[in-house]
Amino acid sequence: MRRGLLDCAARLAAESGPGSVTIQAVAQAAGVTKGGLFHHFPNKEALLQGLFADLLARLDGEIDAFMQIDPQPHGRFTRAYVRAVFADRARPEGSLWAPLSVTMIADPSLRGMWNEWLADRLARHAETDGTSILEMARFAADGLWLSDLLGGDGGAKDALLHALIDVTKSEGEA
Amino acid sequence: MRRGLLDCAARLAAESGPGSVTIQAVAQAAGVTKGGLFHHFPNKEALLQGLFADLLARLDGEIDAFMQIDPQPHGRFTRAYVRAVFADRARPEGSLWAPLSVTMIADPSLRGMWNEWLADRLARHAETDGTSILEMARFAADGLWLSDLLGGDGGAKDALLHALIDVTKSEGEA
DNA sequence: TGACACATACCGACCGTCCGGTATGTTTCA
DNA sequence: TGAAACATACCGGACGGTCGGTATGTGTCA
Repeated sequence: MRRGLLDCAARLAAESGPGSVTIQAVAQAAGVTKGGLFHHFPNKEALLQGLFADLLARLDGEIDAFMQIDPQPHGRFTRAYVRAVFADRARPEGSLWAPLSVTMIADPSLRGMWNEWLADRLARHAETDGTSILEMARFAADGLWLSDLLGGDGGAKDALLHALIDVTKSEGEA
Repeated sequence: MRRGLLDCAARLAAESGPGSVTIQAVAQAAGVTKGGLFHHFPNKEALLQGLFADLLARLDGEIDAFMQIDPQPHGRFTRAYVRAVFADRARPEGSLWAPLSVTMIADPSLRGMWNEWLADRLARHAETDGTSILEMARFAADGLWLSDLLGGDGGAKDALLHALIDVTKSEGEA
């Protein structure tokens, strides 16, 4: 049931925008009443945190998968991060992140989850991904993601992807 | 009066977050009642659009100023864009964009204004700022800006700024 | 010059809606 | 029979927006 509620909330966010993720709507979509929902989540924040935790876990796994098939140590995490962003935007059903992210940006507790996740991974890969160049590449991926979120041109970004991956492979400076 | 309302709305957003920009709060801050506010703005969207248009004009001017003191044609707009982002985040009173942007990301009409502004400037500087490398640099600036918005580490980013400016000066590929 | 018509700027009360949350039943099942 | 898993009914509050009304000009014309 808990799973069902989270799935319905995710579907709702994806289909009707972040504003439509209300307690009532989620409950109804899951075939439950509000009372039922509040039995599983103490409040709305907990539900959003559950949603976001799912998404973070997914991203975590995806990045790990990309890292495992990458032979070069230097910039391994950054490359995986960039590839995950591009993989997400290429999804035919639309980005999984888009709707929730709008909520995330506005909600301090979700922002905290994101910052913790990122800080943790950066600490784990400080040896291989600590340079400014790599930071730039990750920021560029974030920027692209933001552009998609804002409805930017949406043109082909193959050249950008290659430029980013290229940049992560030069071990030039500290 | 119209100006006063916009200024109060901006101040309110900067001081108490984007969620605090309600019709009543803005009216009260400006020493006016809701009825008075609605005399100057037909609805809330118009007020937000007015706010955002101000901000875009400001950014426009700042970028033009940066461009005028830049001797090298190639990547001139991108460098100015990057510098404007860094200048904004260095502001002691906090970023002008931060609070409004959260609203912008959620509001389709404001997103449209941003997209139009960007598309226009990109078209005007297609000759000098059309390469993938420069696009990457701009995206990286956006990513940094987003990171600030999310409350990222906030460490010194001097190295990143230099790396970005450096990258815009290499006229390597198309 | 003074009276009338009219527009602008603003007030303040009110409405409908929606949302998160609570308090209290009712069913189901071990 | 008793606790978990729900349903039902309701509350309080905020928010965007509307509406009738008022005070203060401002132009017009006799």
